[in-house]
Amino acid sequence: MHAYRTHKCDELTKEHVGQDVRLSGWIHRIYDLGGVLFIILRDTYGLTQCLVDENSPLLGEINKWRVESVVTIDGKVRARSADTINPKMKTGEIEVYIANVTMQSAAEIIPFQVYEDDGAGEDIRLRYRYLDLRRDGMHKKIRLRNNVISTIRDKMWGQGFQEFQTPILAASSPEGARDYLVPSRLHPGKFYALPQAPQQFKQLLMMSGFDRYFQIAPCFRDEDGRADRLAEFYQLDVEMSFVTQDEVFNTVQPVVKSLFEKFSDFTGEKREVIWCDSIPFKEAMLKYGSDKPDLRNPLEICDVTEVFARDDVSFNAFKGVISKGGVVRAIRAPDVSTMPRSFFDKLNGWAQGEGAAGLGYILFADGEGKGPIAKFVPEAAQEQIKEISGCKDGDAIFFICNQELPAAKFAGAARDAVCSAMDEAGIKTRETGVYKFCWIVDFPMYEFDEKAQKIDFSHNPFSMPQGGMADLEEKDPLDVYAFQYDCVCNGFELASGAIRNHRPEIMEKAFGIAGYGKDVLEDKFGGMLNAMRYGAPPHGGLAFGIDRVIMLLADEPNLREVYAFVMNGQYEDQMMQAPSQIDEELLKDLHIKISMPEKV
RNA sequence: GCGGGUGUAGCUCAGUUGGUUAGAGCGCCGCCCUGUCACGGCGGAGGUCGCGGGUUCAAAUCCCGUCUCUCGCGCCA
Repeated sequence: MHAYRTHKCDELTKEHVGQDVRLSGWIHRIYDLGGVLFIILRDTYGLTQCLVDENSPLLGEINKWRVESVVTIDGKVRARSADTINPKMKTGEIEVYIANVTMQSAAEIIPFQVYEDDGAGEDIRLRYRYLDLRRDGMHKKIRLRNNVISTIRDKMWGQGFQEFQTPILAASSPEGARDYLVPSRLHPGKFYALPQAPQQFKQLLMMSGFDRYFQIAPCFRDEDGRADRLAEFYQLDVEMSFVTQDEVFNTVQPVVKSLFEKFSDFTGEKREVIWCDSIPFKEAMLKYGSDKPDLRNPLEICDVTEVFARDDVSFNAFKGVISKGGVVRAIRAPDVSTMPRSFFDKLNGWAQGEGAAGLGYILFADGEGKGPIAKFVPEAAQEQIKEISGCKDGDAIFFICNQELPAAKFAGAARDAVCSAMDEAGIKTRETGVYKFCWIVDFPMYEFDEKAQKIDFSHNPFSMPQGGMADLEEKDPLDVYAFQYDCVCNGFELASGAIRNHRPEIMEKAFGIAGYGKDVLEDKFGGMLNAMRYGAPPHGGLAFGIDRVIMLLADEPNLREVYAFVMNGQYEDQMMQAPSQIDEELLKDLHIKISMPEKV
């Protein structure tokens, strides 16, 4: 007989009745009824009920065992009597009468329960992650992750891509997020950087003549955390040669769509996968107030600046902002005019909590406009608002006034808040049970950096400007678009990518416009720039945040739920103690001295 | 760096206008129990009320400071 098991904990059925079997696993639950004692034994496959009764000399020993101990049980499979069959268990028709037991590893008292989700806080779950991971829900999510990654590999190879590996000890890049640095012992005073993404390496692979690259790539960024951000995370990194933007979409979209369709019933509810039309960045910012709109929310934003600029409108709070170049954005909320005053007060309170003066609105009911600011907007102007926004009797419209970018962003947040408020008030507004995808396209190449008072890249500096060199030379830089795109799903940015700039002279020009001289370009990106000078194919690609994909499929609110081992929001690992202080000797080897910040 | 929330038993939480012995469920320990599968019954142990200071006859409760975790802003090409 095998040393540990003849069967797994989900295998035994009526067909095995009478057989001598050996099972190993964790003690899931113990029911001690005095003269009879049940042990529910668990492995990753399932549960099996084992028992002893007072005829067994083992009863006195087993009743001292604690849950989560690992044991090996020998016994005979018995059919359960009709009245003791448990239809909720796969093995519920049988039980194992224990003949012999071996305690493999006794468990101390556990800090939280494994058999149920007892609501233990995240900090303690992470500190005892190996216990947390034993729970059924976590087991399922980690297996989902593994299955998603396996499926991605299958589908990408199926599309003619090959999987590459790129350096982890890489060079620091001046753009983007802060780098995690690794000191070099052999080169005192010098550092490697962990890659924020294998961006340059994958482009270099294209220049090396490999046509289709992908990688499940670890990425590292030293910025503050969020529910959907981690210090280290994984991307499905993709790059292709001799392709247009549409070809990238047409190649990747079926992979992602079928991936989601394959796993979209993970939560038990089958979700629809809908790929919506692409949205230009500018339109997304106007209509949704975000470059990652949640298209399940049907509310749209419109611009009503011209209405509040009219001479017959006397709402001075907005007029003052408009005169300084500001805009007024509006969100139509259908069929809310019968909502109680508290509905609007709550949204107003939300806006104030966000740092705004409030959230002005007009109600259209009984053929007239009502609400606090309606009296400043005469009927003709109200008609114009209706025309622009599509408002009709019974609707309300909310207003946001500010300079263009903050107005767009705040309108986006308000669009979400209004939608949630309507859902809470019982007016079902946000769609559920669906993954709504779209591509956001036509990102601007540059933006005006208010802080530095200069023009800078708005996204990826390696993107190809849509008009090539001609656009860079002739157009206002702020009017130049890039072949740059994001893939958005349910309000999350799942992927970002671009057709790259493979022409060194265009690259020089592009960086020049952003104020970076040739010397800076050579210094920071000399390796790749040189590669471009020896024959670079037109190429492009993108990178999907795999963790976010899994988070959406698992319907979890944060990324930590879909990683086996993960750091907390402060990017600390309380289980393994990272980061930690390092021995003086080790630092000496690296020629590093710690200079702590002064505490005030 | 900033803002919101949070912190009471091993875990999840309750705790009134400040009031004398800080509670509950689960878990743990002991005893009882032959059909449980959220077993049941009786009994018990377990607390620096995050930490420090202050107000008060009296503080889990009020005030000040500080720390933790968490959500968001900044940041994340």
